[in-house]
Amino acid sequence: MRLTRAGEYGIRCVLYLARHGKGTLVSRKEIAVRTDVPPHFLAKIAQQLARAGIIEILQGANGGYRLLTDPERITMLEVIEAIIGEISLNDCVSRPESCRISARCTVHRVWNKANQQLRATLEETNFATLASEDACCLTPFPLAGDHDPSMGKK
Amino acid sequence: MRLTRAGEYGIRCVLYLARHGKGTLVSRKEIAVRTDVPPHFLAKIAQQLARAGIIEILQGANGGYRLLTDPERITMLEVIEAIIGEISLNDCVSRPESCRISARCTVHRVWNKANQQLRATLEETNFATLASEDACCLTPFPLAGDHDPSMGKK
DNA sequence: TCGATACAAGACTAAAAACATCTTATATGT
DNA sequence: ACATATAAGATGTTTTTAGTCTTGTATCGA
Ligand code: SF4
Ligand code: SF4
Repeated sequence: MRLTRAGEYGIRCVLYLARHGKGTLVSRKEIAVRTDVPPHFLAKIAQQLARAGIIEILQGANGGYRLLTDPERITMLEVIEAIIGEISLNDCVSRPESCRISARCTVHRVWNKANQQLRATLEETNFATLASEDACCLTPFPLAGDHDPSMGKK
Repeated sequence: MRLTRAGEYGIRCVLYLARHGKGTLVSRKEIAVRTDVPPHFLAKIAQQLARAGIIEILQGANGGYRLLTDPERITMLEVIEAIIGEISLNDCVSRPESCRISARCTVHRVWNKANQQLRATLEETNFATLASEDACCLTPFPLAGDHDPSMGKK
C-alpha cells in the first residue's frame, strides 16, 4: 500500500521542471543531481512521462527535458498514473472480474469508494500549487537563483 | 499502491467470523475452504489477527478461531493494519526522516492528507455493517443456513 | 565533416517483497 | 494413548521493484 520509488521520482522530476516553467529545457543530468534520482532510472521514467504527453524529450548536444503543459494543468494523479498505471487499492478495484463475487461484495464497495476518494485528492493537486508554495521537493542546497554554473557541466 | 493478498485474506477471515457472531468457534479448514484462502497461509494471518487481539485461536481437537470483539467494534482499518502494518502511501509518510526535506515538502503534505483520509474511510467501516448487508465476501455457494454437514469434516 | 555530448531503448541484474508450503511441535477431546 | 487441530517458524517460489549497462541515434559546434 505505497507509492513506488519510480512514482516518487516522477513527481520530483515534474516538480523540478514546473519550477522552471513550461517550455524551459533542463538537462537530464541536472534534474537527476538536483532531485537525487539515479540518472539512468530517470531516463526510463522520463520516457513514460513523454509517452503520457506531460514532457517533451530533446536529444542531441544540449538536449534535455521540458514541460509541454502549464504546471497548473498537470495533476499529481496524472503524473503518478503515467508511471505506475492506474491506482488500484485492491485487485478487484481495477479488475472486478478477478473475484467472482465482486458484484455483490460489500467490501468491494468500500475499496471502490476509498480508491475513488484517493484519486480525487491527487487530482485536485496541481504542480503550479506544489511549486509555488515556499517548500520544494529538491535535494541539493543552492536553489534560489536557479542558475548554478556547476550544473549542466560534467 | 495496493493491498496485499494477505490483507485481503485477513478481511475475508474476519468477515466470515463476523457472520457467525462474536464467540462462535469456526475451524480453520472451514474458513479456508469457504473464503478461498490457502489453509497454511490463513494460519499465519490468523496468528497476526490473534496478536492484534481481534480473534482468539483454540488449539486441539475441535479447535478453531473465534471473534473476541463484537463485529461492530472491529474496523477494516484495524484488520488491515494488523496484517500489513500501518498504511503508508509513500515512504516519507510513515518515516519522515527517510527524506531530509520532508519538513518543508509540499508533496509530503499532500501524501499525509491523502493517507489520513484513506485511513479514516477504512476506520468508518465496521464488520457488523459489512456482514449485515445482503452481499458477502465468501466463495462457495451454500451460505444461507450456515450449517453444511460437509464442512468441518475431512 | 567529425567528434563530443546528450538522450533512446531495451537487455540485464540484484535485491526485496509477496505468496505459499512444509516440517516439527504442542494442545485438546475422547 | 490416539486422532485431530492449530502453533511457529523455516524454507521455497514467483513476481515486482530498483537500478545498471550496452548499443544506437540525434544535435551542436569547431
Ligand atoms: S471478496 Fe470482495 S473485496 Fe475481496 S477481492 Fe472479492 S470482491 Fe474484492
Ligand atoms: S521529496 Fe517530499 S514527497 Fe518525496 S519523499 Fe521527500 S518528503 Fe516525501
